[in-house]
Amino acid sequence: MEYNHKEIERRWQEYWRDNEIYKVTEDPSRKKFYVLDMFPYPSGAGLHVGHPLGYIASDIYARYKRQQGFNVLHPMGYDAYGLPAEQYAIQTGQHPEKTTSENVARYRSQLDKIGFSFDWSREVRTCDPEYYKWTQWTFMKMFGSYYDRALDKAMPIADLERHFAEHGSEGINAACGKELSFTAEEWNALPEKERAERLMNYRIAYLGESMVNWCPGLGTVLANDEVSEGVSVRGGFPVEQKVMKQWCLRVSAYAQRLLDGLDRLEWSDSLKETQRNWIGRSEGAEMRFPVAGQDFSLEIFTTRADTIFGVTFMVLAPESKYVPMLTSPGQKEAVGAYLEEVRHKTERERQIEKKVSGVWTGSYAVNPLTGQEIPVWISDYVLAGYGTGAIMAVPAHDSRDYAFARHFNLPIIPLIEGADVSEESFDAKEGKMINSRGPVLDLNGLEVREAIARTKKFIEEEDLGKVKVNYRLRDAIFSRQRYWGEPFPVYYEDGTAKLLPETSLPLRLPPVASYKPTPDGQPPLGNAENWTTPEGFPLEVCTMPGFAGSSAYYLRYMDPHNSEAFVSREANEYWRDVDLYVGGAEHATGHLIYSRFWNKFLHDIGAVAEDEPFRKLVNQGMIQGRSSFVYRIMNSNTFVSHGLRGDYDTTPIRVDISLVNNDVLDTEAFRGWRPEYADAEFILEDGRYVCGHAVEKMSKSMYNVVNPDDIVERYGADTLRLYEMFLGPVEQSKPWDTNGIDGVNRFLKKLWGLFEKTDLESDTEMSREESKTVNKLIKKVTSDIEQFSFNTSISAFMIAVNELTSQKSTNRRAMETVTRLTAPFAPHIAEEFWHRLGNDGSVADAEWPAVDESALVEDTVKYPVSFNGKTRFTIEVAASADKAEVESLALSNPAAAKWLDGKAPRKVIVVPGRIVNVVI
RNA sequence: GCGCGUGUGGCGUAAUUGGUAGCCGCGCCAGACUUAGGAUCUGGUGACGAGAGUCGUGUAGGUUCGAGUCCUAUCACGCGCACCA
Repeated sequence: MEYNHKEIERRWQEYWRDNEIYKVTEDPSRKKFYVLDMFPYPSGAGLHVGHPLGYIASDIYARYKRQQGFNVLHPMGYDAYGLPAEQYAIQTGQHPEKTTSENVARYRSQLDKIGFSFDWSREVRTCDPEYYKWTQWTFMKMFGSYYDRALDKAMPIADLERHFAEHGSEGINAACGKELSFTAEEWNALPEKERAERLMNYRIAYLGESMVNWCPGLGTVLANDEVSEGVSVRGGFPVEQKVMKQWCLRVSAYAQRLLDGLDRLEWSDSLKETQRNWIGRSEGAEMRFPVAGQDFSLEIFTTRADTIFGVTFMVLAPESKYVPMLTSPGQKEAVGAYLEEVRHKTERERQIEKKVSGVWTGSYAVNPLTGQEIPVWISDYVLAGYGTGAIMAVPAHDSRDYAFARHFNLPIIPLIEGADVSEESFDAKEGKMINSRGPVLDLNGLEVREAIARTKKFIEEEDLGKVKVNYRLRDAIFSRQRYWGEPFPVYYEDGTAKLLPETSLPLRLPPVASYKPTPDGQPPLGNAENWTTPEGFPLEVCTMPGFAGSSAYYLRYMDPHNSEAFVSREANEYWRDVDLYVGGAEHATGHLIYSRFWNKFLHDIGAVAEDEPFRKLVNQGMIQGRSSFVYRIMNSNTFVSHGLRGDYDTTPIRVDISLVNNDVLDTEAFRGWRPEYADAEFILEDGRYVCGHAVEKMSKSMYNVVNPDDIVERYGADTLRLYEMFLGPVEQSKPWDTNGIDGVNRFLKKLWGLFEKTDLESDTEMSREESKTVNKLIKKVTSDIEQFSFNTSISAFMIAVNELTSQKSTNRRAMETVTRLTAPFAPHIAEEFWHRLGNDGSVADAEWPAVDESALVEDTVKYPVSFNGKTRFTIEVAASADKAEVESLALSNPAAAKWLDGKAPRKVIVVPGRIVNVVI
């Protein structure tokens, strides 16, 4: 009988569904293993072959772990809030919920065809009220917490309030927007509204005024990772800078823990490095420069405390709070004009221009080490959001300061021996200090490193400032002026934000007449009727961003139907964390940071057991498209084959890849593709029309999208699964190329043929040869799966099947073992074999075979014999032979004489089981 | 600019982790069965050479009995961050 993938796959997919084969329950008597995929956003375009790559890899691993006896949690769900469904709603008036559930249904049917072992009873959707109830709940907990730096964890805000009432701000070490200082008496005398405002300064979810990426095209603010080169990642609309009152999450409070946690994770070095980069820890000093003629100081942050003797001016960010304090009456007009100019520039324009600009404030600061007066300038190359928004400029040793100094003719003092600063600054942190002797501190002759340490110590001792660590990581903006997202459980009373009672959760997303902003510029929820509390207080009209629902979905899978808690203590203590997480590296600075933050917060408040959510992470590569081209001869309707196109003047034209097989064009189908090609003529090579190709992003407009459904239809899910893995290492990006799929399909047919020859009636021992083949396979496949190297394990299968075929094997036991090994990779065909072999239950529960090492022991060992490193011949030696015997057999071999050339060897190296090398 | 990563046949890749470079697959060549092949099976396939053999893992050095693997320099490509003081 032929291998009929359609019938086999339909039969076993039904069997798995009807018998709930992949449903899992908590079972404390068994060890757990949690395998997770990044859940998809169900877009209207459906799945293309790139999406399942990671899912197939994780499915293989999940099935393997299950066969090893682990209780495996392997769920799937949908990241259902997203801009495309909302844009579609704005255009058509169709509720995004409807669009989303249609897309979900399509995704589900596509996924089902590939034969994944997902437990669909645990499916979550972020837009489901039973799910987003807990997103809102977490927000409430964040609103009700502050970050205690001394305890290094989130604590209830009520503790802080109590402290304020008893001791004022004295002794508080909490993460906050700005440092506040007040006494208990002052606090107790404050009106409630004022107290609420001060508490807001400490909450982990807080309402803050911040500079945001405002996208007028989308009518919402965007996170930094949603903006690229000044335009929105989705839609490509221009983005501008704007100050707005927004909900924010105090992610920055967790910067150090997010950094430290990386060391304990099995993630790729490059991904960890990307996160370290994003967190951007830098150690330096915060120093005070007294302002000449005033009674306050300018605070600056620097990592180069050693360069203090080279400070020739100071620079403030245009948005700095110091600007109004330092602008002299004479410079007021100039400063005002500059600020106006900067305000109208978007971040993009500032970046593109890269033009040096700035203005003098009219004030001077005093260098605390030299007493020298130095001018204070304003320039947009200093960022308000980093450090203190003010710097000490050392043009000799900082390229930005250098450019500024050159432009405005400010002095440049070199501080490092041998540094030539006539053309450019010397930024490297190496060399011996010069010109660095003052009345109270002498750095001359020290190495830069020593000088930094020396200065820091001096600053602390003399109380000129303090040693400080700064992070690049900013707080996450948590408001979106959109409809399709989680509503905030927040209302406003007299302009003060307050939480709804927990019992009102979930706060459901209301219907709206229009998905566009209201005429007066309010977000779409402003269109909702009765969007108030029962008492009539207005509810928040912003919604939460996409990452709100995706930050903790892995926890909900543990206990998806619990209406009392996000996840029960029992379920959480059993499943704990994700053992293997598979997904794209593009989430490195978004989802993977937010999730870790979110989890750490939940850990702090005692809601989850583990501090880090994803123990091991594998980033699958991207599958690119492989576009095909035909070559039309200029001014004709004649197309020339790829290899012959050099003889003509041609234009390449993209052709739909469904008309192309192994780079050969189906010319008839091409004529029928477009009316203008109906009478196309072809110049063939070797009787065929060969297309050219290029690797590009997989997209509709390039006619290179491959739908997995088509592959499944033609070759079957098992072939698709094997082929996606066979393409190369999972982590690597590669173009989709169907040219090799026949080889993989051929392997399955051979496997099928091998099974058909198997003698199902007998139960004899395997021959020595069969046993060797089978055990070699077990060993190789087991170690490959552990290392996530699936392409090599598929090669091993091909070798084994070829060997068994040439051994004319009909042995039932051999086939039975091969079936167990095949199950994670090609579950449908394995299930078919499993049942034909007479087993009950699913092959998914078939025990993973162990290696019989004795089958792999060889009687003899072949040694390549090398002379001075070049292999000359091979000897076969009894496996029991020791080094000396191997050596003497090698040297006494007749072939050795030729290479020894009458000389005695200087040295002979024998590596047992490997090689003999004779040094002459 | 800074950081990370990758360079192996015509192509995708592999190499027991320092021990016979090129496994497996595609493609190609030859053959078998065929009226036919976008089917199946068998054999061959890094380059040069008639051959013995020589060369060969981006390039140039180094360490080693032995290097695709380790070290140094350099080039190319890819990714990430980017006025972060």
